[in-house]
Amino acid sequence: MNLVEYEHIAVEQACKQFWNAAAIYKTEGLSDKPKYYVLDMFPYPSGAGLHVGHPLGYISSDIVARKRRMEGYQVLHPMGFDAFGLPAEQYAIQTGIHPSVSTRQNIDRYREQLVNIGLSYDWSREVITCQPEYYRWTQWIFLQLFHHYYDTSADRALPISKLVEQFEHGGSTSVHASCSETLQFSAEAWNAMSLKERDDLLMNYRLAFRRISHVNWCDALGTVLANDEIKDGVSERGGHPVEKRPMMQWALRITAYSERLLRDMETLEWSEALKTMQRNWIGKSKGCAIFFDLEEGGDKLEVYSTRPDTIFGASFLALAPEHPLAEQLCAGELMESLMEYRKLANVSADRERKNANGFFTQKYALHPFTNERLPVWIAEYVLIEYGTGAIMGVPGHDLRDEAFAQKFSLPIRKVIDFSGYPVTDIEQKTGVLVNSQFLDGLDVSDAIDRAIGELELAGRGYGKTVYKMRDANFSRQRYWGEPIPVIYDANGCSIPLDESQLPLELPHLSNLEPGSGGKSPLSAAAEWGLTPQGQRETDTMPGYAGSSWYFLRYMDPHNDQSFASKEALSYWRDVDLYIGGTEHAVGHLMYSRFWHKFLFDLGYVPTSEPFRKLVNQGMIQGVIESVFLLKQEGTPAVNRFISASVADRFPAGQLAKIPVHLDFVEDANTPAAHLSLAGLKKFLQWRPEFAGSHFLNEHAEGHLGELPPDFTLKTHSEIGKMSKRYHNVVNPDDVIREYGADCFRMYEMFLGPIEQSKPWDTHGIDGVAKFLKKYFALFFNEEGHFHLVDEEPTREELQTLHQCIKKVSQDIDSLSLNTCVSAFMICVNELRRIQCSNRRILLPLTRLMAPFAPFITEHIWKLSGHEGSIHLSSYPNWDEVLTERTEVHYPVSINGKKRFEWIVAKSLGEEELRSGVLELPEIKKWLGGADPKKIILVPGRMINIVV
RNA sequence: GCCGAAAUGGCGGAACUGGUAGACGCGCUGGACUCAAAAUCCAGUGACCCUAAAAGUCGUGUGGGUUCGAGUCCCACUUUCGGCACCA
Repeated sequence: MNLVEYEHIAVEQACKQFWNAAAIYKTEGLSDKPKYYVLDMFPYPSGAGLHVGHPLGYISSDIVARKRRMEGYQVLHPMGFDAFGLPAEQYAIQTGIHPSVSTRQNIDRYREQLVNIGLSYDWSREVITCQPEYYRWTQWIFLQLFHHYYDTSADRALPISKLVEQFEHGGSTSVHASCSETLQFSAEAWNAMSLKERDDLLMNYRLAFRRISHVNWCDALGTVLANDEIKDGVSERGGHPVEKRPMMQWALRITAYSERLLRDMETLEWSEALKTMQRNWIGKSKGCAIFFDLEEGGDKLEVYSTRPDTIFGASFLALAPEHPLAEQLCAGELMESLMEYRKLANVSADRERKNANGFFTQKYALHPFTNERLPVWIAEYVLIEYGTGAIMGVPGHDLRDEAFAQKFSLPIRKVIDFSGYPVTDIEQKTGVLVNSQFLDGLDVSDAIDRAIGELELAGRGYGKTVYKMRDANFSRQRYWGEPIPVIYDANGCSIPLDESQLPLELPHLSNLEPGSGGKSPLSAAAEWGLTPQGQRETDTMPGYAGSSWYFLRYMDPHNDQSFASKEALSYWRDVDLYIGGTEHAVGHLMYSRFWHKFLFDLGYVPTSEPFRKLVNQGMIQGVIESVFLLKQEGTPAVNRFISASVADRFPAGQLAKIPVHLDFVEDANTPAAHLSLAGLKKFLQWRPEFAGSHFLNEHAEGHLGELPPDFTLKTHSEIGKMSKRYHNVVNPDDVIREYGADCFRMYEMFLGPIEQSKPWDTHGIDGVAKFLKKYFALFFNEEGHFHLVDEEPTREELQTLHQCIKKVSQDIDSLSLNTCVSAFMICVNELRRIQCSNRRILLPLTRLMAPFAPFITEHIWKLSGHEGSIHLSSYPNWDEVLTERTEVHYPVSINGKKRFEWIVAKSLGEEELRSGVLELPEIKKWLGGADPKKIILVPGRMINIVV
């Protein structure tokens, strides 16, 4: 078999050159062919390069793209880079290497790795977000958002000029617009406003607008932190204090689109799990606003509740410490406590504010129906961000209110009778109302409607739907991002740049340290920042700006008249298949849908949703091998490493787990995983700070020189993330060099279903390597010459081939790519067994395999005398008749338990089967003379005899 | 805490709408080739019972249920992994 070796390195080199020179993956312009758009999620080019986990999705989408191409579709299968981002900026601060330089290097490295895997991208369409030709249009979309508002009666975005017209003629009265707060003013008032006042007022409506946001500010680092950069109230880096700080920030009014983002999800072919995640993020809840009069008069207190049915169970009201009315209520001696609570609320992250802490304001509100005096409290667990920042406390039917009431001895009233319903907890939404006047006897859902109706009738409230989703912060105090194309004049009015002034290029800066007072590093670019009209905005756009519309740019990547031409947009429309990881499940997908809907409202794109079908790929995990280091108290004379085999002799708290480089470990990921003396030596060279350490196992202890030659230190194995920090990263380049790209691709697919996470184990790759060798050997005779016979194939050969075509075609369409590889193995094993060298069998098989193994199949295609590329040939079809077997294997069961396999001709009828089966000696034995009660026969499937 | 997904040999996994559990591959065992090894090829490989074969028994996280028949459907639970988190 081994006469001719497949030289993967030379073949892959030649193929890459050929594909490149013939531009076979170039997507032609618009055509009459049906289109198919296969997209991978935009990678951020990190300095570490790709590891074997990344390409899982890329290979899957590439297989689909190649199949569609061979099926005659016009395929768009592009790749590019999300190139702005914090890591490059931090790297620059550490090393002095400018982000533009490191980013370019990282991109080149990524591209080379992707090309090596044989992915069929049209690189002429590459998109890189940090290039001015691209971010010009990111800035352009931002300006469109700035110039539009969301009209709630038209249910779409409209130009802000329309809104201004309405203000001029009727003030705010006839306006239906999404806004930050509901404002009331007359046309006269509007017309009398200064430019600055109008500018401020319009910010209440614009889809891109400025507002004061509370951000996590870390004074020591001089920067704003993300939620996940904070641990236990202090910064993860350095452990410095973090506080909430109000800052003027740009934001996008994504909340205007909440309902459409929710509703349109119904039409998408996304997994239910993913849709649920997005639904939870949007978090729609129906409830109502209720006004409570304060006993002392003055402003009403507005609370929001999703359980207005429990209004007769309310025994107190509670406000967030930050609530604007709190100051008024706490005027005097309580002010000090209020300020303390505000401070407390300020430092603790929202997620930590769950304690039943608070104080009584000494003031009372009046119940809208009973006029009962309800005490008003300030409570830590009430958040200003949600609803109205005030709640009615119903301790009988809300667990947090219950805890609060118990702590402060407030009355707890039950107003729902749960008897007759399975009780889970007091918050459940079933039961019958009691002690509730006009609600008595109603069940919960009717009572909610009735309560809202009565409140509206009494002018004491109104039905209101709220969404958990918040408007998205759009300002970043960073250098490496798109500049925001806005200038502020002397009065502080915002002046958007004109389209003709785009792109607003990012100036070159060498010092990227944060500016003073929470400003972006760009504030140091004085010359750039100062314009005749005023001072430029120095904040930049966040990471998600560039990635929210990149999929549109691929349709027409070099257009300098618009972000993409109308023709290209109407031909390509939307993404047919989008593959990527769950880490983007909420953020990126939500923002992209929002931008897309906005562009749809403006008539720029033909679809209201960008991604028709979406598949989340699982993670490829790595093996983490660690050694145990015994923590020494005081000043340790010597470090002691403990074999995992004796680790249980020491208290777990005394052992530190140190990840060790996977290459040093023998029998990794088995119970026998260990470091031999040679491994220990490598370990000490790698971590010289442990030189002279002692190693201890069940037999011996000592430093390296003292240990017996057969000494082994057992390591601790677990499955986890593949990451630099665990020293377990497997680089695809290394695998490809040893086994070839085809083998790498097929093995990644063979590992398991695409959506599932699974561990990488390089050992298993041998099976795929053997398979490819066997496949290759089919084309060579015993003398080692390429040899195919051109004659009528046998029925057996045809059946083997057509069964494989059917299985693989169907499984690619359902993205079950692991079973495709099995099908190829079965087919090749079978063809080998029957010594097939038939051209009419082996070449269709080769075309079938081309999407999986693009290199070796191209090579065979050339050897068999073809001029063009196999990837531009046609995809094979199957003949159903040829896939069928001529006989049926019936499992015969007695009482559902299989006892015998009966092979009969397919032509046999049902009656013949029924009578025939009882005549079988094997069955007679089981019947023991008795008559069967029943025979269940599923034609072509099975026979079951009930006795 | 809430939401979602999953659990099948030593390992990765297969099994379409309930119908032969363990396809395919890794690993392991034995054999062939070889002076020997590697590579390659052939055979075996869920557990139990048995000298062996045949036959049998048990087996898809746990406990129940529906059904002629359950990995697949229903109920309860356990564990693991993801996501979100005081959403009033």
